[in-house]
Amino acid sequence: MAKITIKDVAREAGVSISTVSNALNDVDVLNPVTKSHVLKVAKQLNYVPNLNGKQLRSGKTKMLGFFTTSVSGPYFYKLVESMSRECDRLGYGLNVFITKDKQVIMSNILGRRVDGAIIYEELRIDEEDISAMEEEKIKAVFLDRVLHNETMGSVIFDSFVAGYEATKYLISLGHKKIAYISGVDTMFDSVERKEGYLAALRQYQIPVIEDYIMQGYFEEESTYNAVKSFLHLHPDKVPDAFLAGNDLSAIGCIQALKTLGYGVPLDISVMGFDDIDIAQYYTPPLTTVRNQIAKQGILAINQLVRLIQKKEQGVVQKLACELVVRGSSHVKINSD
Amino acid sequence: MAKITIKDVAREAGVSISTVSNALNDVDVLNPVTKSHVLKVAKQLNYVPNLNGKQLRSGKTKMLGFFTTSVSGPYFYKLVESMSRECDRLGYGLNVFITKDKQVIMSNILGRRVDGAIIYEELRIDEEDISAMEEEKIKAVFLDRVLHNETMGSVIFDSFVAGYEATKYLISLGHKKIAYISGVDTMFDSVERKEGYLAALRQYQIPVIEDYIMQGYFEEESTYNAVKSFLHLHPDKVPDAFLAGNDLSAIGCIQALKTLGYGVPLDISVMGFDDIDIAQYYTPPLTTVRNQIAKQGILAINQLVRLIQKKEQGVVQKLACELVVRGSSHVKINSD
DNA sequence: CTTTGCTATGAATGCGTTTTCATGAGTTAA
DNA sequence: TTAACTCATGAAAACGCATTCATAGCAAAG
Repeated sequence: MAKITIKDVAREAGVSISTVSNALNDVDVLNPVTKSHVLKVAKQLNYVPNLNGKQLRSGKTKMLGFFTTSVSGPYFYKLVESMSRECDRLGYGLNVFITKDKQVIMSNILGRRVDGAIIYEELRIDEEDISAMEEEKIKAVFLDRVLHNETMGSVIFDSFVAGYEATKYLISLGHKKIAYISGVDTMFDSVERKEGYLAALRQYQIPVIEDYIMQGYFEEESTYNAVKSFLHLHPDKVPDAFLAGNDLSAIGCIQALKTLGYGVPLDISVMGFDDIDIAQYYTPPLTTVRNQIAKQGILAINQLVRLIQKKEQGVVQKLACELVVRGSSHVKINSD
Repeated sequence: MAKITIKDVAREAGVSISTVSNALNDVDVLNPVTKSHVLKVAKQLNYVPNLNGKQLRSGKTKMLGFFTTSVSGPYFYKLVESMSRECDRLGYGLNVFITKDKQVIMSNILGRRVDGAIIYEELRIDEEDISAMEEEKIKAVFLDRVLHNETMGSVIFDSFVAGYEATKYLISLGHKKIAYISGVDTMFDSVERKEGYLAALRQYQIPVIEDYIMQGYFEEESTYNAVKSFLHLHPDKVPDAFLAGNDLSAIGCIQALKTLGYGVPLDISVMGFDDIDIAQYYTPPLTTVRNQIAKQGILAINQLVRLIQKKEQGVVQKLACELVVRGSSHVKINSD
C-alpha cells in the first residue's frame, strides 16, 4: 500500500483536508464530534504526517541543530545529553551534526533544516559567514566564541577565572615556582586559562618565568615529552607545581614525573582542568577545575528558544567554574 | 531582504526555474555556458536551497538517523564518531536523536525526516512497530537486536563469544572458581556474555555454582556492594577470579576486594568487558574484552546505505571481539 | 525545400501540508 | 419574514523545489 497522506484520511473520514489538519493540530474551531472522528480514522489508517510537507508549509521544523567538529570525549556527551533533555522539555527535537565542513553547517542552517543552531566549531566560521547569518536573521548560540547581536548569543565558561583560581589555589599551598603547560593556542578556553594563570602570578607578585611555560597541546604524550625534556634541560629549575591545560595533559605530566623519580604530590603538585571521568580513578586522583557542562547546555538551549520566539536579543552568558581538590596536590614541603 | 528562492535566481539569470534546478543539481543536459552563468548568479545572490522544498519534492533527505536512548559513555561517542565519518564519505548526513520516546522515533522515521535509521533503543520497539516499519518498507539497521528482512538488518557484537573467550582465558591462567557479575538481564549483550561464560565452564567441565553468579547491574556501586556482601556471606568460598559484566563493574569489584584486603591480581584476578577509557589508567590496569565499536558503526552505515539503494536485503552481521590483557589478571598462585 | 532527429530550454504539474477565505446552515433580532 | 450574525466546514492557494513533457531552434538527411 502506498504511503497514507492527509488526503486519504480526509476521504476516509468524509471531511475536507483542512478539517483533518485542524483536528490533528488541535486548532480549536472544530466540532468535538468531528474532531474525534477524524482522529479515530487517522489512527486506524496509521497515518503519520509527512514532516517535509509540514515544514515546507509552516516554515518551522521544531528542531534545533547542534553543530560540532567532534563529539568525542566527555565534554561533548555530557553537553549533548543535557541539551537533549532540555529540548525534550521545551518541545523541540535536537539534531546533532558532526562535521568539519563549514558548508554543511551553513547549508543546514540557511536551508532551514533547523529552527536554530547551537554552534561549537573551534572558530572556523569567519566574519563573512557570521554576517550572512545575521543578514538572514538566523538564530544561533555559540559555545566557544563571545558574540551577541539581535539573533545570536553565547554561553561560555569563564576560563580566565578558572585559570586564575587554579593558580591561586596552588599559591595558597605555598608553591611559588609554578609551571604552566599550555593547550592549543587557537582555542578560546586554552587562551583564557593561560591568561588567568598569568594574572594570578601578577596578583601575588610572583615573577613570570618564560621557561616555565611549555606546550602540551592538550595531549598526554606531547605533555609527557615536554615535561621530560624540560627537566632534562633545566635540572636546576624543578618547579614546585605544574598547572596543566587539561586533565589529559596533567596525566602526561605525572607520568613523566613518575618516570623521573619525582613523587606526586609530595615532591611536586600537579593539577589539570575539566574533571574528566578518568580524573577520579587515576593514581593519584587528580586535583582539577570542573566546568558546569550540563548547565551550559541548558542555558544555551533556553537562550536559543527565546531567540526563536523573539522574546529577547542575544546575550553572552558566562559560567563560573568549580575547584575540585583531590590527591595530586599537596602543601609545599620545605625541602631546604 | 526576504529569503532568496530558486525563482529569484531564475529571474536574475534570465532563465527558467527548471534551468536553475538543473544547473544546481548537475543534471547534464545544459549548455555549459548557461550552467556556469546560472551558478555565478546563484552564488552572487547567496542563494541556499530550501531543504524542505527539496526534500518534499524529491522524497529524499540524504540524511540518516541514529536513534538512541542515551549518548553517554564511550561506547556511544565512539560509535557516533565512526558513523559520522562514514556518512560523510558516502555523501549522507547523520542525525542523532536521543530520546526514550518511541513515538519520536516512529514519527521521524515514518514522517520521512531521514532516508534510513540506525537504531539502538534497548528493545523498546515492539513487534507491532517493527511490522509498521516493514509495511512501509522503512530502511533500518539495529545495533542491539537480531533481525533481518527485506529492508532491515542488524550489526551486533558477538557477545556470546566474548563471554566464552574471557572465561576460557581465566581458566587458562589456572583459575577454576570463577565468579560472574551479571549486568542488566534485559539487555542483549548482557545476556549473551553470561551465556558465553556458562558455555565455557561446561566446555571445561567446571561445575556452575549458583552462588558465584551475582548481580552488578553494570554499575560500580552495585557491584561493590554485591561483592562485599558475597564475601561476607561466604568467607569459605573466595573465588580465584571475578568476571564482571563490564569494566565499570570490574572497577567496583576491585574496590571491594581492595577494601577487604585482597590483592588484585595476585590473590584474585578480575576482568571486565568494553575497554573503556578508564581501563588503562586504573590501578591495576584492567584486563578486558574490547569490541570493535568503530567497525560496528561503519558496517551499520554501509548496510543501511545499501538497503536504501536497494542493492541488497537486510542481513545480520556479527563482530568478533578482542581480548586485552593488562594487569588485573594473573596466573593462579597455588596458596595451599 | 521539406522532413527528421536532436539539443537546450521553459511551462506546468505536483510533492503533503497549513492557512486564508468563502460558503452554507443554523440562530437570533427586528 | 427577513436581515444580521455565528459557527463549522470546505475549496483553493501557497510553501520551494524537481521533474515531466512540450517546443523552439537548428543541423543533417532525404
